Amino acid sequence: MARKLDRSPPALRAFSLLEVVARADKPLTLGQITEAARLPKPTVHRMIALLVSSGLLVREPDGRRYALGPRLSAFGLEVLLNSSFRAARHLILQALVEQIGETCNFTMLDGAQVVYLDRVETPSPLRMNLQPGSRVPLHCTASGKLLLAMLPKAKRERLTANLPLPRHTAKTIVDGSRFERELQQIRAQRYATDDEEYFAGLVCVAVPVREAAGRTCAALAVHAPMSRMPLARQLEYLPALKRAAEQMARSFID
Amino acid sequence: MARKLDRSPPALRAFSLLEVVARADKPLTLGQITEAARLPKPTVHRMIALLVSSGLLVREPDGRRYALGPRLSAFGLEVLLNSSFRAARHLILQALVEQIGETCNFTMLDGAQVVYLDRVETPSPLRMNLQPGSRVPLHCTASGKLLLAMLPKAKRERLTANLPLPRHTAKTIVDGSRFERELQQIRAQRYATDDEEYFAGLVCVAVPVREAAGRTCAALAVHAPMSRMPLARQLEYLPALKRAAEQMARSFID
DNA sequence: GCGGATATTATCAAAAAATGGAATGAAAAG
DNA sequence: CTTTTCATTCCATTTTTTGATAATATCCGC
Repeated sequence: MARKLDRSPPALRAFSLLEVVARADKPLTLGQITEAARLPKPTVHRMIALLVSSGLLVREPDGRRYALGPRLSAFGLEVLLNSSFRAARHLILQALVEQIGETCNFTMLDGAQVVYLDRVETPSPLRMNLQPGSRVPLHCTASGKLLLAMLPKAKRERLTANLPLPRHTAKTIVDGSRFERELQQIRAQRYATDDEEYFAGLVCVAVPVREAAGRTCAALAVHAPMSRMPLARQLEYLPALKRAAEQMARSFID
Repeated sequence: MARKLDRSPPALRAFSLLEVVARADKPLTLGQITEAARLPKPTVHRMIALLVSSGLLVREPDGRRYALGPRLSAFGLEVLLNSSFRAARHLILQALVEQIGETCNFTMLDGAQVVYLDRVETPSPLRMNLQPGSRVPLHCTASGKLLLAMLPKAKRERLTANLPLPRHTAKTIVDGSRFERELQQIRAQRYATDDEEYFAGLVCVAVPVREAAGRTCAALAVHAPMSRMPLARQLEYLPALKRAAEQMARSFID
């Protein structure tokens, strides 16, 4: 087996290790990292120890695996919130808002919450005020339910197992099995709605943004006071939303 | 102005530079990065060039500013898509705190100390303030004694052999043989308590988190001011703690 | 407990990279 | 055209890193 050594400066090597761990969908053992990074064992061991000591990685409690650390999570979010990436996506959002006339949001899963990466607000003075970076619950928002529904089964179950379903409005889904059915339906129809489940009078539709591999990595959502645009009217914009979502997906690749 | 130089290995320095650029909401000039990173100018220049050549950063068209590169965008995405383990455990803690009403901690052994992996605090304003990542002694905490007690004999004896037992309160166990008996009892009863042994007025109960093979790899602990919840009342929650510990254990398997 | 994997620590001399003060260059500002 | 500011290059020195090898330790299933 041709063991081609990665010959790059340590700074880059270290980053490659982080990428290896980030790409994996479970925590990795040292051996696995060594193999993926094509570096000698002692070297990787030394580097991993360094990364752990600086909070970028953490050892799993099982003592043999390594996962992303809190410092990396914070970093990842900052990267995605960073304006240089926002630029392209912001334009897509703007065009969408222009067409629909209501506030549109670009969101991702962050832990067990939805985080707003970007948004463009309706010109109308009556509107929700949420800044990029703010978080909302999973169980009573269109984005949240959508992102949860589209997750691979293992991850999804890990999250739903202990997800509290606190009531926010009369229409919030607070029953576990009802929630499961809702997710199932969302998975089937490829979009999610929020029918006044978070704020009374506020309705919302979300569609998935799927990256190359087909994984849903983010969501695009429109929301509006139902007095101005009831759910039925919002659903008419599904094709427009989906088109914008595809453009978004492309913006991840470039 | 004391120009404190950042003296860390290059791998970490490089990452700090990325953090600096990610935190900024506009592209930064080399001078700005230099200042924020507290590093000499040529050093930063060289490193930035390296990061640019590897696609982590890009030069803005204006030629003087640097922004996040596409490789970082992809990385940030992976990081956020990866957070489900941490999130799932956090949810378990949250549910537990909701039930008990007092701060709960998820801890493991790190060398001869206990390290906090995660915690959810009581809503009550009177509470200990400890961040995830902080460390506490083994001999006077419920988690510490528990993790020690459940260790395989060989390892345990190696640790206890040279473990100092400094006094923290009147109730701290400072006698070696008394400590041995305590560990023995903990092993028998499968949980540990801290009855004001670390901080006067603070009591604590810990149960083991055991992975598939039955090995104890982490601990789940509740703590509270004894004025609000004396040990006896905390012990009533043992079943709840054990249930949560089992869920934690399940988060290791897949 | 036993044996085969895996992980950690140690060694160490060669090789590579980082270092940072100073000098130089380039570009914007006045 | 001069000044100022910032970016880039130079380079001799110092510091890390490197990675083959190997000894230990630890873990796993049996």
